[in-house]
Amino acid sequence: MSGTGEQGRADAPQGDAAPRRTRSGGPATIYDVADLAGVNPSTVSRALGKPGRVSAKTEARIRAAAAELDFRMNPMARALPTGRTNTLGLVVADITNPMVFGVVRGAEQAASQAGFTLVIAESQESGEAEATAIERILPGVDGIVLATTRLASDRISRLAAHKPVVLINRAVDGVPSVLPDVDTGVGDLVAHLDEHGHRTVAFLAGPTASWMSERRWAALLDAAEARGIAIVEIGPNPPTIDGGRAAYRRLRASHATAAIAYNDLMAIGVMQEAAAHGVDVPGELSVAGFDDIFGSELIVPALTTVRAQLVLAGERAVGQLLAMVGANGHDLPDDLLATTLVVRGSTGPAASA
Amino acid sequence: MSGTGEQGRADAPQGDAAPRRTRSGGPATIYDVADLAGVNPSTVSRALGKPGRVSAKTEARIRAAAAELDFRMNPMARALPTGRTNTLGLVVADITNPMVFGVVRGAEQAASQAGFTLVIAESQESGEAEATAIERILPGVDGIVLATTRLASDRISRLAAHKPVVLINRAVDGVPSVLPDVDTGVGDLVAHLDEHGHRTVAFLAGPTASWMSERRWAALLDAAEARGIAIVEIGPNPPTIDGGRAAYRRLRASHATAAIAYNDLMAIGVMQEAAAHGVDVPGELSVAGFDDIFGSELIVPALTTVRAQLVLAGERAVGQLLAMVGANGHDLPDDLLATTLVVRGSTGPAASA
DNA sequence: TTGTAAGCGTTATCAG
DNA sequence: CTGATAACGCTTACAA
Repeated sequence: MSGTGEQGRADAPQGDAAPRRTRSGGPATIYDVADLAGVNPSTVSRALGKPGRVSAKTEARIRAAAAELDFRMNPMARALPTGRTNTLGLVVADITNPMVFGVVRGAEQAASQAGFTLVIAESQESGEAEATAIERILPGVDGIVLATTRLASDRISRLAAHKPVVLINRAVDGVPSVLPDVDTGVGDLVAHLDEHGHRTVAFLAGPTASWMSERRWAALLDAAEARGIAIVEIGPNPPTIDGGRAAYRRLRASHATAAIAYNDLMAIGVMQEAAAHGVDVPGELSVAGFDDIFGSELIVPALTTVRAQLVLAGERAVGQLLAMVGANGHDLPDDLLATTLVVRGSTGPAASA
Repeated sequence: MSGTGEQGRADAPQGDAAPRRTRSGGPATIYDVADLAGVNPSTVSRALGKPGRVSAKTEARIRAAAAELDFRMNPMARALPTGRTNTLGLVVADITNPMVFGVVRGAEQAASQAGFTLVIAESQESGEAEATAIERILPGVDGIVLATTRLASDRISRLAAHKPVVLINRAVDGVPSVLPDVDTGVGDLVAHLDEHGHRTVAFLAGPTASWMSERRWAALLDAAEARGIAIVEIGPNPPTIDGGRAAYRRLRASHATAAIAYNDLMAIGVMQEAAAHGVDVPGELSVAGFDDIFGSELIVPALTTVRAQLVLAGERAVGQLLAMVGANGHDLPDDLLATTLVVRGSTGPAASA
């Protein structure tokens, strides 16, 4: 006999069809199946692993036995010899940020479709917490998707040297990533504002550690300069509704006629604060955001925003990862994800100064 | 030498401080640590497992060696002899439903705080897909939280006979669950409507398989009857914005002056459709929902709703689970989660018929 | 095609 | 307090 393994709560009646005659009372193993089928355990392993490695007759017998015993392979036991866990990790900064929903859904779908399990960890917008979370899930996964990382580039590189890593909305040398075509959306947005007579706009930046905030700002700067529009950066700010509200005063002080927030959450905060101050949007102030999250078209006026393909991003990221761990055959497009300007009610003609 | 284990991508320079002198080039094992510390592997296991099972001196030596080798315990290897994976599963119907965000966050926090990993699976509102998802993650977890299950009670019972299971928003005999105090919130809501002169209200039900929809309807029926208010149930409907929109026509046909939707998403759908038909809310129709999701106070008019404590629900559910797998000492309160009526702009005086 | 046996990294029993 | 050693359930050369 061995050590522990007291997982056999074989009290409750089995209910359906699971006659259970396993050695230890616990879940059936390939040994039990092998006994029942009259073959060697290794044959069971082969039959249930890759098809065709065993004769049709025996395979049928084995499958029947497995079904009768309600056998399911123990993933931990399988992971030990192979080193592959069939599990992927997804790390996000804030799981209640609607922006991540799409990513999570896309990732979960792609993963489960490939027979992989997805473990998710939240970093609460803190680099340290993120490092800890990664540390914790790392040994149990075959690869990791970092969706909104606040980690320094060198830490990411170091991580990527050990395990397959795919980044979303973040570029680090030598590490594969899924990125949106920021320039197009931003170009359209700035053109839209320009056409409506805005000559001075403000960008409400996100957190310092947000690569994407940098990137959006850079694109904005290019586009604004090209059109001779004055632009200022206000921030950094927390990428939340409250972050947007808190930045409102500085925004107004800048006398910008249009505000572009790092994300929709912040844009919503700005709009709420404007409403609280009796400032009409878009009459006295135009507001735009990024991502097009759930809620952006609910608010009044509905938010003009640069839509990102979040579900696709999640899908592609795990697709990449699966390819890196050698788990699929798909060809992965590596082009940037298209970005679209969605014009709604929160932007309009510049207030006459 | 053994079979596979080609996880050693020992090319990229180690970066920081990880002098790596492991046997196989791969991650360090307790054997490597034992070698370096000059002790037996079993001693390393003891030292790193529970404290105090080994002399202070050797423990220090072992910890130093472990640190130098950048050793982290392989959870798979550990799970094999113990049968415990230190992983919990969370199954949700629809991960993009804002209602689940809170649950996921609460669950993730409670889990990671206890050193557990959370794997999440989505069932896409389908009982079969849910069964498959559970099947897939089951062998790798110590217990499961079913957050918005569409499974039949007997399947849940059968599941619970094998692994610890905790339900959220669903009661099944013999299976622990985290439930809200529906009656209080519903009572307040109906009183609120009554005070505003509503004599006939409609309930827009959720999916057939939703226990919570049943439960809310039952509470509504009680409260309405007690006040002599006429009430009708319309449905079943998909628990989404579109589900709410689709139910709009039948709602109006009922001539109810107030609509109570199974959840906020549906309520939002109703409001959107009302707006599309030029029907004023709450002037011509009062609308209320359940949960108080993100977005409910963004929409105009803001939604009156019965708020649920979703984060707390997630926390309690994994708290329960941890207790069941013997992983903590907390005392778990098992009272119902308080529910609060949040009155906002979407409800008002009944339209004079 | 199938059986044999070694090994994956850790824990736990049993001596010493 | 610590060292051997046998599991845990599965995969995979290697033989037969």
